Amino acid sequence: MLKIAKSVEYSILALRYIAKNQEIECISTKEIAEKENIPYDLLAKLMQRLVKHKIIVSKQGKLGGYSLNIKPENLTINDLILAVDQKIQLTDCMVVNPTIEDCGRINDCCLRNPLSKIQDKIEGLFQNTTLKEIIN
Amino acid sequence: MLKIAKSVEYSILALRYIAKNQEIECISTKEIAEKENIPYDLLAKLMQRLVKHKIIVSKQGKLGGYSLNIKPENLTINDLILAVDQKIQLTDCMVVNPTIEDCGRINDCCLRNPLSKIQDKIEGLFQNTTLKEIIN
DNA sequence: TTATATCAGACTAAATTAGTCGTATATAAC
DNA sequence: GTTATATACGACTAATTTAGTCTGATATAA
Repeated sequence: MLKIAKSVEYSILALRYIAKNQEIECISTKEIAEKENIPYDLLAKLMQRLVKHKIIVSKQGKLGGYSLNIKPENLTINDLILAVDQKIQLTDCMVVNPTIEDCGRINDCCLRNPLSKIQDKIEGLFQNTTLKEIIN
Repeated sequence: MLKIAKSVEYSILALRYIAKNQEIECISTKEIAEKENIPYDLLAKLMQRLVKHKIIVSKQGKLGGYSLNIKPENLTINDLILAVDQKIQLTDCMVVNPTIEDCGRINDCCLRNPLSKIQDKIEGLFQNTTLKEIIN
Protein backbone atom coordinates (compact mmCIF):
# COMPACT_ATOMS: atom_id res chain seq x y z
CA MET A 1 0.00 0.00 0.00
CA LEU A 2 2.99 2.30 -0.35
CA LYS A 3 4.01 3.05 3.21
CA ILE A 4 7.31 3.65 4.89
CA ALA A 5 8.77 1.03 7.21
CA LYS A 6 8.48 1.31 10.96
CA SER A 7 12.26 1.02 11.07
CA VAL A 8 12.50 4.36 9.27
CA GLU A 9 9.98 5.98 11.63
CA TYR A 10 11.81 4.68 14.67
CA SER A 11 15.17 5.82 13.32
CA ILE A 12 13.90 9.34 12.80
CA LEU A 13 12.54 9.44 16.34
CA ALA A 14 15.80 8.10 17.75
CA LEU A 15 17.95 10.52 15.81
CA ARG A 16 15.71 13.37 16.84
CA TYR A 17 16.10 12.35 20.45
CA ILE A 18 19.88 12.30 20.16
CA ALA A 19 19.90 15.61 18.29
CA LYS A 20 17.77 17.24 20.97
CA ASN A 21 20.25 16.09 23.63
CA GLN A 22 23.51 16.79 21.90
CA GLU A 23 25.00 18.39 24.99
CA ILE A 24 25.08 14.91 26.55
CA GLU A 25 28.10 12.95 25.40
CA CYS A 26 26.22 9.85 24.41
CA ILE A 27 22.76 8.38 24.82
CA SER A 28 21.83 4.77 25.35
CA THR A 29 19.35 2.69 23.39
CA LYS A 30 17.54 2.03 26.65
CA GLU A 31 16.88 5.69 27.27
CA ILE A 32 15.67 6.35 23.73
CA ALA A 33 13.46 3.26 23.72
CA GLU A 34 11.82 4.29 26.98
CA LYS A 35 11.36 7.95 26.18
CA GLU A 36 10.21 7.44 22.60
CA ASN A 37 8.23 4.29 23.26
CA ILE A 38 10.04 2.07 20.82
CA PRO A 39 10.59 -1.68 21.38
CA TYR A 40 14.07 -1.91 22.86
CA ASP A 41 15.41 -4.93 20.95
CA LEU A 42 14.17 -3.58 17.68
CA LEU A 43 15.70 -0.17 18.25
CA ALA A 44 18.98 -1.76 19.34
CA LYS A 45 19.19 -3.42 15.95
CA LEU A 46 18.41 -0.19 14.13
CA MET A 47 21.09 1.70 16.09
CA GLN A 48 23.65 -0.81 14.92
CA ARG A 49 22.63 -0.33 11.32
CA LEU A 50 22.95 3.42 11.77
CA VAL A 51 26.47 2.92 13.11
CA LYS A 52 27.38 0.73 10.12
CA HIS A 53 26.19 3.51 7.86
CA LYS A 54 28.25 6.08 9.80
CA ILE A 55 25.16 8.07 10.72
CA ILE A 56 25.91 7.74 14.42
CA VAL A 57 28.95 6.61 16.38
CA SER A 58 28.85 4.25 19.32
CA LYS A 59 30.71 4.06 22.56
CA GLN A 60 30.74 0.60 24.08
CA GLY A 61 30.73 -0.50 27.69
CA LYS A 62 29.13 0.97 30.77
CA LEU A 63 28.09 4.58 30.24
CA GLY A 64 28.24 3.83 26.53
CA GLY A 65 25.71 4.88 23.96
CA TYR A 66 25.42 6.75 20.70
CA SER A 67 26.01 10.22 19.36
CA LEU A 68 25.43 11.82 15.97
CA ASN A 69 28.13 11.52 13.35
CA ILE A 70 26.42 13.75 10.80
CA LYS A 71 24.56 17.04 10.98
CA PRO A 72 20.78 16.66 10.67
CA GLU A 73 20.81 19.03 7.70
CA ASN A 74 23.19 16.72 5.89
CA LEU A 75 21.21 13.52 6.37
CA THR A 76 18.44 12.88 3.87
CA ILE A 77 15.48 10.64 4.51
CA ASN A 78 16.58 8.60 1.55
CA ASP A 79 19.92 7.94 3.27
CA LEU A 80 17.95 6.72 6.26
CA ILE A 81 15.76 4.47 4.13
CA LEU A 82 18.88 2.93 2.61
CA ALA A 83 20.46 2.51 6.05
CA VAL A 84 17.65 0.83 7.95
CA ASP A 85 15.35 -0.47 5.22
CA GLN A 86 15.86 -0.99 1.52
CA LYS A 87 16.06 1.07 -1.62
CA ILE A 88 12.67 2.07 -2.93
CA GLN A 89 11.56 -0.44 -5.56
CA LEU A 90 8.07 0.01 -6.96
CA THR A 91 8.05 -3.35 -8.75
CA ASP A 92 10.17 -6.48 -8.86
CA CYS A 93 11.54 -5.51 -12.26
CA MET A 94 13.02 -2.23 -10.98
CA VAL A 95 16.54 -3.64 -10.93
CA VAL A 96 19.45 -2.84 -13.22
CA ASN A 97 19.32 -5.96 -15.32
CA PRO A 98 16.02 -7.71 -14.72
CA THR A 99 16.01 -11.42 -15.41
CA ILE A 100 12.99 -13.62 -16.00
CA GLU A 101 13.11 -14.24 -12.24
CA ASP A 102 12.51 -10.57 -11.48
CA CYS A 103 9.87 -10.03 -14.12
CA GLY A 104 8.01 -12.70 -16.02
CA ARG A 105 7.26 -10.13 -18.70
CA ILE A 106 10.62 -8.51 -19.40
CA ASN A 107 10.20 -8.94 -23.13
CA ASP A 108 7.08 -6.81 -23.14
CA CYS A 109 7.11 -5.08 -19.78
CA CYS A 110 5.09 -1.93 -20.18
CA LEU A 111 5.56 -1.07 -16.53
CA ARG A 112 9.30 -0.82 -16.21
CA ASN A 113 10.01 2.38 -18.04
CA PRO A 114 7.14 4.60 -16.94
CA LEU A 115 7.23 3.38 -13.36
CA SER A 116 10.99 3.77 -13.07
CA LYS A 117 10.53 7.44 -13.87
CA ILE A 118 7.99 7.78 -11.08
CA GLN A 119 10.27 5.84 -8.78
CA ASP A 120 13.15 8.19 -9.49
CA LYS A 121 10.96 11.15 -8.63
CA ILE A 122 9.83 9.54 -5.38
CA GLU A 123 13.45 8.90 -4.47
CA GLY A 124 14.13 12.52 -5.28
CA LEU A 125 11.47 13.62 -2.82
CA PHE A 126 13.13 11.68 -0.02
CA GLN A 127 16.55 12.87 -1.10
CA ASN A 128 15.42 16.45 -0.89
CA THR A 129 14.14 16.10 2.65
CA THR A 130 16.68 16.23 5.43
CA LEU A 131 16.38 15.01 8.98
CA LYS A 132 16.59 18.63 10.10
CA GLU A 133 13.41 19.52 8.22
CA ILE A 134 11.61 16.64 9.88
CA ILE A 135 12.70 17.21 13.44
CA ASN A 136 12.14 20.98 13.54
CA MET B 1 9.65 -1.07 1.25
CA LEU B 2 7.49 1.29 -0.81
CA LYS B 3 6.26 -0.84 -3.65
CA ILE B 4 3.06 -0.91 -5.61
CA ALA B 5 0.60 -3.77 -5.17
CA LYS B 6 0.41 -6.65 -7.60
CA SER B 7 -3.27 -5.82 -7.99
CA VAL B 8 -2.29 -2.48 -9.55
CA GLU B 9 0.21 -4.14 -11.88
CA TYR B 10 -2.32 -6.74 -12.97
CA SER B 11 -4.98 -4.11 -13.52
CA ILE B 12 -2.72 -2.11 -15.78
CA LEU B 13 -1.88 -5.21 -17.81
CA ALA B 14 -5.57 -6.15 -18.08
CA LEU B 15 -6.66 -2.67 -19.10
CA ARG B 16 -3.88 -2.52 -21.64
CA TYR B 17 -5.03 -5.81 -23.10
CA ILE B 18 -8.59 -4.56 -23.41
CA ALA B 19 -7.40 -1.25 -24.87
CA LYS B 20 -5.30 -3.06 -27.48
CA ASN B 21 -8.35 -5.06 -28.55
CA GLN B 22 -10.98 -2.40 -28.51
CA GLU B 23 -12.39 -3.52 -31.85
CA ILE B 24 -13.68 -6.63 -30.08
CA GLU B 25 -16.94 -5.96 -28.26
CA CYS B 26 -15.89 -7.44 -24.98
CA ILE B 27 -13.08 -9.55 -23.59
CA SER B 28 -13.31 -12.25 -20.94
CA THR B 29 -11.26 -12.56 -17.78
CA LYS B 30 -10.21 -16.00 -18.98
CA GLU B 31 -8.64 -14.63 -22.14
CA ILE B 32 -6.79 -11.84 -20.32
CA ALA B 33 -5.57 -14.17 -17.59
CA GLU B 34 -4.18 -16.60 -20.12
CA LYS B 35 -2.59 -14.08 -22.42
CA GLU B 36 -1.16 -11.88 -19.70
CA ASN B 37 -0.25 -14.71 -17.36
CA ILE B 38 -2.26 -13.51 -14.39
CA PRO B 39 -3.92 -15.88 -11.88
CA TYR B 40 -7.51 -16.19 -13.11
CA ASP B 41 -9.35 -15.98 -9.79
CA LEU B 42 -7.34 -13.00 -8.67
CA LEU B 43 -7.88 -11.16 -11.90
CA ALA B 44 -11.61 -11.94 -11.78
CA LYS B 45 -11.80 -10.16 -8.46
CA LEU B 46 -9.89 -7.18 -9.77
CA MET B 47 -12.17 -6.90 -12.81
CA GLN B 48 -15.13 -6.63 -10.51
CA ARG B 49 -13.51 -3.84 -8.55
CA LEU B 50 -12.81 -2.03 -11.81
CA VAL B 51 -16.49 -2.38 -12.73
CA LYS B 52 -17.55 -0.99 -9.36
CA HIS B 53 -15.33 2.01 -9.97
CA LYS B 54 -16.81 2.49 -13.46
CA ILE B 55 -13.44 1.98 -15.11
CA ILE B 56 -14.77 -0.88 -17.21
CA VAL B 57 -18.27 -2.20 -17.95
CA SER B 58 -19.26 -5.84 -17.85
CA LYS B 59 -21.53 -7.96 -19.94
CA GLN B 60 -22.74 -11.06 -18.17
CA GLY B 61 -23.54 -14.50 -19.50
CA LYS B 62 -22.08 -16.53 -22.31
CA LEU B 63 -20.00 -14.39 -24.66
CA GLY B 64 -19.81 -11.89 -21.85
CA GLY B 65 -16.76 -9.99 -20.73
CA TYR B 66 -15.50 -6.50 -20.17
CA SER B 67 -14.89 -3.35 -22.16
CA LEU B 68 -13.38 0.03 -21.29
CA ASN B 69 -15.67 2.67 -19.86
CA ILE B 70 -13.06 5.41 -19.81
CA LYS B 71 -10.40 6.57 -22.22
CA PRO B 72 -6.86 5.54 -21.22
CA GLU B 73 -5.81 9.19 -21.28
CA ASN B 74 -8.47 10.00 -18.70
CA LEU B 75 -7.56 7.30 -16.22
CA THR B 76 -4.76 8.13 -13.82
CA ILE B 77 -2.66 5.55 -12.04
CA ASN B 78 -3.86 7.06 -8.79
CA ASP B 79 -7.46 6.28 -9.79
CA LEU B 80 -6.36 2.70 -10.35
CA ILE B 81 -4.61 2.51 -7.00
CA LEU B 82 -7.78 3.73 -5.31
CA ALA B 83 -9.90 1.24 -7.28
CA VAL B 84 -7.97 -1.97 -6.72
CA ASP B 85 -5.78 -1.18 -3.73
CA GLN B 86 -5.88 1.59 -1.15
CA LYS B 87 -5.03 5.24 -0.90
CA ILE B 88 -1.35 5.89 -0.41
CA GLN B 89 -0.63 6.25 3.29
CA LEU B 90 3.00 6.63 4.28
CA THR B 91 2.34 6.19 8.00
CA ASP B 92 -0.54 5.15 10.22
CA CYS B 93 -1.10 8.73 11.32
CA MET B 94 -1.76 9.94 7.77
CA VAL B 95 -5.49 10.12 8.34
CA VAL B 96 -7.71 13.17 8.66
CA ASN B 97 -8.17 13.08 12.42
CA PRO B 98 -5.62 10.71 13.88
CA THR B 99 -6.53 9.22 17.23
CA ILE B 100 -4.19 7.61 19.71
CA GLU B 101 -5.03 4.34 17.93
CA ASP B 102 -3.56 5.61 14.67
CA CYS B 103 -0.51 7.23 16.21
CA GLY B 104 0.77 6.70 19.72
CA ARG B 105 2.59 10.01 19.42
CA ILE B 106 -0.04 12.42 18.11
CA ASN B 107 0.77 14.99 20.77
CA ASP B 108 4.32 15.28 19.56
CA CYS B 109 4.29 13.62 16.15
CA CYS B 110 7.15 15.10 14.21
CA LEU B 111 6.45 12.84 11.27
CA ARG B 112 2.92 13.78 10.36
CA ASN B 113 3.42 17.19 8.83
CA PRO B 114 6.60 16.74 6.83
CA LEU B 115 5.67 13.28 5.62
CA SER B 116 2.18 14.31 4.60
CA LYS B 117 3.76 16.85 2.26
CA ILE B 118 5.85 14.13 0.68
CA GLN B 119 2.82 11.89 0.49
CA ASP B 120 0.84 14.56 -1.36
CA LYS B 121 3.63 14.90 -3.87
CA ILE B 122 3.79 11.14 -4.39
CA GLU B 123 0.05 11.08 -4.97
CA GLY B 124 0.54 13.92 -7.41
CA LEU B 125 3.02 11.84 -9.37
CA PHE B 126 0.52 9.03 -9.77
CA GLN B 127 -2.26 11.49 -10.55
CA ASN B 128 -0.21 12.99 -13.32
CA THR B 129 0.42 9.67 -14.99
CA THR B 130 -2.35 8.23 -17.13
CA LEU B 131 -2.93 4.71 -18.29
CA LYS B 132 -2.26 5.89 -21.83
CA GLU B 133 1.26 6.97 -20.95
CA ILE B 134 1.92 3.57 -19.44
CA ILE B 135 0.57 1.38 -22.19
CA ASN B 136 2.15 3.23 -25.13
C1' DT C 1 34.66 -8.49 39.54
C1' DT C 2 30.29 -6.60 38.49
C1' DA C 3 26.99 -3.90 36.16
C1' DT C 4 25.63 -1.99 32.07
C1' DA C 5 26.35 -0.90 27.63
C1' DT C 6 26.99 -2.25 22.41
C1' DC C 7 27.38 -6.11 18.79
C1' DA C 8 25.62 -9.92 16.08
C1' DG C 9 22.55 -12.94 14.26
C1' DA C 10 19.03 -16.43 14.66
C1' DC C 11 14.42 -16.92 15.66
C1' DT C 12 9.23 -16.09 16.26
C1' DA C 13 4.99 -13.60 15.80
C1' DA C 14 1.98 -10.58 13.58
C1' DA C 15 0.23 -8.41 9.74
C1' DT C 16 -0.32 -7.85 5.02
C1' DT C 17 -0.67 -9.37 0.43
C1' DA C 18 -1.50 -12.74 -2.97
C1' DG C 19 -4.02 -16.33 -4.47
C1' DT C 20 -7.96 -19.99 -4.17
C1' DC C 21 -12.45 -21.93 -3.69
C1' DG C 22 -17.49 -22.44 -3.57
C1' DT C 23 -21.76 -20.88 -4.93
C1' DA C 24 -25.06 -17.88 -7.14
C1' DT C 25 -26.75 -15.40 -11.19
C1' DA C 26 -26.93 -13.94 -16.13
C1' DT C 27 -27.31 -14.98 -21.01
C1' DA C 28 -26.30 -16.95 -25.76
C1' DA C 29 -26.81 -21.10 -28.31
C1' DC C 30 -29.05 -25.26 -29.08
C1' DG D 1 -36.04 -25.69 -21.27
C1' DT D 2 -31.30 -27.17 -20.94
C1' DT D 3 -26.51 -26.54 -21.32
C1' DA D 4 -22.27 -24.09 -21.57
C1' DT D 5 -19.81 -20.21 -20.34
C1' DA D 6 -19.54 -15.90 -18.61
C1' DT D 7 -19.67 -12.37 -14.42
C1' DA D 8 -20.73 -11.51 -9.16
C1' DC D 9 -19.68 -12.08 -4.40
C1' DG D 10 -17.55 -13.36 -0.36
C1' DA D 11 -15.17 -16.48 2.59
C1' DC D 12 -11.04 -18.84 3.01
C1' DT D 13 -5.96 -20.25 2.74
C1' DA D 14 -1.17 -19.71 1.60
C1' DA D 15 2.82 -17.10 1.03
C1' DT D 16 5.53 -13.33 1.96
C1' DT D 17 7.02 -9.46 4.39
C1' DT D 18 7.55 -6.80 8.38
C1' DA D 19 7.88 -6.23 13.20
C1' DG D 20 9.45 -7.77 17.28
C1' DT D 21 12.06 -11.12 20.52
C1' DC D 22 15.69 -13.92 22.33
C1' DT D 23 20.38 -15.73 23.24
C1' DG D 24 24.96 -15.06 23.78
C1' DA D 25 29.11 -12.50 22.88
C1' DT D 26 32.34 -8.45 23.76
C1' DA D 27 33.60 -3.83 25.70
C1' DT D 28 34.39 -0.69 29.53
C1' DA D 29 33.55 2.29 33.79
C1' DA D 30 33.22 1.81 38.56
